[in-house]
Amino acid sequence: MATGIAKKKYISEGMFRPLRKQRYSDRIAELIQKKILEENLEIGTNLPAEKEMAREFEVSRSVIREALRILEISGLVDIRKGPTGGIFVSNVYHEPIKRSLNNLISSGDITIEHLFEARLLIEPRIAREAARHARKGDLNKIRDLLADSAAHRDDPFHLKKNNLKFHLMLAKACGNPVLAIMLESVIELLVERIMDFVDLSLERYFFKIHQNIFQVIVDKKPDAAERLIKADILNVRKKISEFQK
Amino acid sequence: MATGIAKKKYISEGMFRPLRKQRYSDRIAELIQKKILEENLEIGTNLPAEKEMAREFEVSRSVIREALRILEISGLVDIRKGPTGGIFVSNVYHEPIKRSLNNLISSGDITIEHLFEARLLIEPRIAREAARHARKGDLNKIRDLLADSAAHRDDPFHLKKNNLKFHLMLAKACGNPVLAIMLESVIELLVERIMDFVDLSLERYFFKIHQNIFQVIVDKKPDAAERLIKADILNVRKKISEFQK
DNA sequence: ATCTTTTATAAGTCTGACCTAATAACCCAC
DNA sequence: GTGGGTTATTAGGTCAGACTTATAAAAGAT
Repeated sequence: MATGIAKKKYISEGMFRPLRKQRYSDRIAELIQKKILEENLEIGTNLPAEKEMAREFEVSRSVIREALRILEISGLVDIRKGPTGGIFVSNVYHEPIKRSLNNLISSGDITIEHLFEARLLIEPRIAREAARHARKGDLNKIRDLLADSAAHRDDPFHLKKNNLKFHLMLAKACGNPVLAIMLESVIELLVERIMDFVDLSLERYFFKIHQNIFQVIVDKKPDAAERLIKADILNVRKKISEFQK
Repeated sequence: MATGIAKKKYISEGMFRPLRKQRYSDRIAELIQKKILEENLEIGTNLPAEKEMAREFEVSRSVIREALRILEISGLVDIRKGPTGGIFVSNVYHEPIKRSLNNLISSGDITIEHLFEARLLIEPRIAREAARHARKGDLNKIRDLLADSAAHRDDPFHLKKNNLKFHLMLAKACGNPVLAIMLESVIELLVERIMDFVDLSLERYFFKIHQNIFQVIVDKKPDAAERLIKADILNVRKKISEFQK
């Protein structure tokens, strides 16, 4: 705040980047990331091994390894040991978000209720958008999923897993990856936190509802889709709170 | 899918965690993270140095360093060199989210428009909630910010920075950190992407609007807050698209 | 054919040395 | 005293190379 004689103070604090000397590991992580993203490398593509990267970049293996920790935690690569092992392109963009939200839970800053609130805001909109302009391919995938659920209507675990998948696939079908990634994170967190019990009849009930929701989406009825999803979520929330009593 | 004689197939794929042998670096990162989050260590707290951690955990420095890369990229610690340097508790939970979304942009999967859409969904709700139950402390901070803007109404950079801050502080005031963290990520990304020009009169105009928004929030008028914020965002979007022509 | 053992591979870990940036303290000139 | 230029110290950053461990596939035994 002490600026002395300030006549044309066009430069104020925070207008420039830190520009601190970056570590090799940071810069190399960035380079590899660029390679993956800008060349749109397919998931599963095998990148050079640690040793080779070290040779190519002309740095020590430690630097490469630190860079790999960064990329791994960012959900960009997947690393496996042994023969057939190596460094593979991944990309689970929602993992870091999940982790961040999880941290907030650990530190007691957010509650399950906050997650539900977020979900109640985002998911109805997603259902609406899906009903408006979901692509054929996405719809077919959901159709297959529901068919699979029908075929496994006696396996509570399978049904439960598919019911979760339904919401995730709906998110992907909405056309806005930003909303999709956010919703995925929230839903997966909710599931991890509260879904450690299984009830066949309940899962069958949800499955039934999902069929209805799918139908109105296929029929391009945004309002109905929004309403049904909202009811579905509220329903889950109610069931949870009952269960936790 | 080959299950052989399946009678009571209660266990289906994906019901158990991978349980792969974790690296030391992963486990240590987790331990440090737990320490930070569960003990609610204050931001800025100085953790033991690399060498000391290596001694305490009885692993090599490389392991500690890899763990630190993980924590750093997760926004949990901040590392500085030199004397007065060391490892400090941070926590910028929205950084990883920003990075993830940024990755999606790099890979061409999302556009600025997707970000605006997300913002248009989340921020009006945030304004509404802020109007309903923002705490005195948060409101006072915003009031101070606006006062600061008024005091620097001739400095376009300062004004611009404060106008951004207004939205971020509003997010914090809404009472739901999940929505706050998501909105912060989206807004900061938008700003980085599109706000590389400065126009004093425009910033003054936004400042004026922010004053109005703040007023209706103080007056606890959720509907008005929601409406005004929405208009503000649409306004920004329009200005942007005009500028890019 | 099926099970077990070997073996090759690539990541994981360790050691201990040395390099470098950032700061504080010191010193000297003015 | 004030300013500016050493110098020392501190703690992270990098390196090299040896060694360990997990894993899958190939070779061998039943």
